[in-house]
Formats: sequence, C-alpha cells, structure tokens
Amino acid sequence: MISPRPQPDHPQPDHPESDHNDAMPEEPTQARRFGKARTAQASALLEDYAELIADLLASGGEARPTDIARRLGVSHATAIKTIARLKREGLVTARPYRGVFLTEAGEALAGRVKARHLVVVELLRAVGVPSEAAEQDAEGMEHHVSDTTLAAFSRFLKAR
Amino acid sequence: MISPRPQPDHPQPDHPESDHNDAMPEEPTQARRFGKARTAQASALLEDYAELIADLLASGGEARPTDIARRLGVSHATAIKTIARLKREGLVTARPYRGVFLTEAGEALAGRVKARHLVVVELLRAVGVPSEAAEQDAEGMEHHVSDTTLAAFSRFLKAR
DNA sequence: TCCAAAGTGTAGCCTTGGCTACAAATCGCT
DNA sequence: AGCGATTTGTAGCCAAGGCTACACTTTGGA
Ligand SMILES: [Mn+2]
Ligand SMILES: [Mn+2]
Ligand SMILES: [Mn+2]
Ligand SMILES: [Mn+2]
Repeated sequence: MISPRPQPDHPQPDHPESDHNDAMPEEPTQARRFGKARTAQASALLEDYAELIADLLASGGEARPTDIARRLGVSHATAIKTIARLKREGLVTARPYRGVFLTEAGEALAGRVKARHLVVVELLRAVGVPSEAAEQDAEGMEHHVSDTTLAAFSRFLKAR
Repeated sequence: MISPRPQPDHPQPDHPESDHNDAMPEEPTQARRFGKARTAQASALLEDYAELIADLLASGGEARPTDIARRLGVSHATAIKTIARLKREGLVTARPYRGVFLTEAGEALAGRVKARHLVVVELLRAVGVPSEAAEQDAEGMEHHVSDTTLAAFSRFLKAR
C-alpha cells in the first residue's frame, strides 16, 4: 500500500551521545535506513504508473495499456500485469478494452507524486544540474524523497 | 555489471523544437528516462553491498555474512545469496567461513559509491534537509545520481 | 460490410531479492 | 580436548517485474 501520510518521517536522532564520529552509523540505525529505502523502492513503480496515467488522461484523454507500455519502454504484457496490481491495490479501475482510470486514491497518489516530481526537478535545476540530467535523475530519485526532505526543498526554492 | 565510467551521462537534449511546453515529454524520451532509472535501480543493491563491505573492512577488519546481514536488516540467507551474486560479478572474493573481500573492481566501485554517498548527503544538508532525513533519503537517492548531477552537486557545494 | 491492423489478454519462462527451516562447520571457553 | 553457541551454507518457498509467443477482440478504412 501507499498511505497518503504515514507516520512522521524522521523521529528525532535518539542517540545524542555521538563520541566523535566519522565512524559508521550504529547497526540498528543503518538497518532501519536500508529497510526504509527498500520500502520506498517497493512503491516506486506504482507511483510512476499513477503519475503517468494521470498525465495521459489529462493531456490526451486516453490511458490505454499500449500507451502506458510505450511511455514506460516496457512490453504491453508487462504493463498489463502491473495494471492488474494497481487494480488489486485499489488505485485504478480498468475493464477489458476500455482503458485505465484512476480511483480517488489513485488520483490522490498521482497528485502528490506529480507535485513531488516537479519540486525535485526544480531543486536539481536550482543547484545547477542541467535540464536533461535533472529530468533523468529525478525520475529515480523522487521515490526516495521523504516529506521532510520535500519540505526542505520547497523552502530552499522559495527562499532562493 | 557496473562499469566504472559508462557512456556520457546525458547526450544533448536533441529536440530543440519545443513548441511551447508544459506538456508531456516525447514518448521515446520518456521511455529512455524510465529505462535508465530501471537500469540504475538494478545496480543499487550491489553498490550498497560494496560500500558496506568496504566500511566494515576499513573500520573493524572483518566483513562476515552475518555482519553484513545485520547491517542491512535482512536475513543472513539473503545476504549470502547476494554475496554469491557479487562474486559472480567479480566484485568480491569469499571462501566459506573466511569472510568477504573486495576485488580491484569491488574496491573501485566502493570508492566511487562512498564518495557519491557523501556528496549527496552534503548537498541535502546544504539545502536545508535535517541530518537524519538527509542520511535516510540519500541511501536511496544516491543510486540515481548521474555523474553529471554529481558534478553539479560538487560545484554547488564548493561555490557555496 | 468486412477484413486487416491495432490493441488486449493469457500463458509460460526467467532473474532478483526477500523469507523460513534445517543441517553442517567453526569458534571460543572451560 | 570437548562441547555449546555462533556462523555459515543449502533448500525450498514466494512475489515482483521483466520478457516472448500466441490467441482473441475491436476498430477503422476500402
Ligand atoms: Mn519516477
Ligand atoms: Mn516521476
Ligand atoms: Mn544506498
Ligand atoms: Mn550509501
């Protein structure tokens, strides 16, 4: 699942007794970080589908499996299987030969994801990353940007 | 595989005839972006292992499967299977009950990955992301930071 | 109208990266 | 030296996300 607003992103650092540092993080800390990164990765594909479907519906009007597949650069069979997963997760509805539509939850997800995508690209541009690199790298990075980090990005952009 | 320095990261934008924009990217462009993001993701795990093994060897001296597993927050069986893949890819050597060591290629990869990790964390901190969020999000974002973007990050940090 | 092209769906295959359960080897302490 | 705890390895399971091949709808143009 992808709940709209899960627990607080980053609880306080907890261990203020930092000897001197430069050393490795504590074992449980590191394990937690890797675990969260894995979790984030697990939602990445669904996020990209939701965003893409919203864009297709908004611009052209149609979000057919083939369109989606071509945009993502995968086979249509792959797209169809992922769409099945989106259905299972309650993010889209789709009847055979009838195209794909977003549910309430799907719309909400797409909105958040698109907004985040834009901010990430903007931030990259703002620190001097060339446009195409920014667009490219944002496509992967965005899925690992927490609410905390997103907020910091927005502040930075506004204050600049 | 993970070649040290693949093709140029971002060939020129190619299509300077941008009508007015705000619309979706061209289909082949978008497909290429998603494809590269998938490619980057495929190396992420190997990169994390290489970095972690290097850190363990540097600090304590030993990089045993159990240590690695605990640090990553996965079962030791999972770690052992991934170590087998690292061996296959020529990044580490490991003989039963003898710990894991990096090959030349593994060292090289670990070095690049660690350097990139540090720059990404620094950049995040520099734009106002709190430390723990920076550390957390960098763990996932780093794998999608191209050389072009990394260079921009470094310039930004130096110039600041 | 009807038939070929385009789109859709299904089946079957593969790899990766998780897991648990169990068996074997090694280590460390008395 | 021996034995229990730890570490390591193996087997077997699963889901996700790729793919190709093939069959079935639907659509649109002659
Ligand atoms: Mn994306
Ligand atoms: Mn995106
Ligand atoms: Mn990482
Ligand atoms: Mn890292």
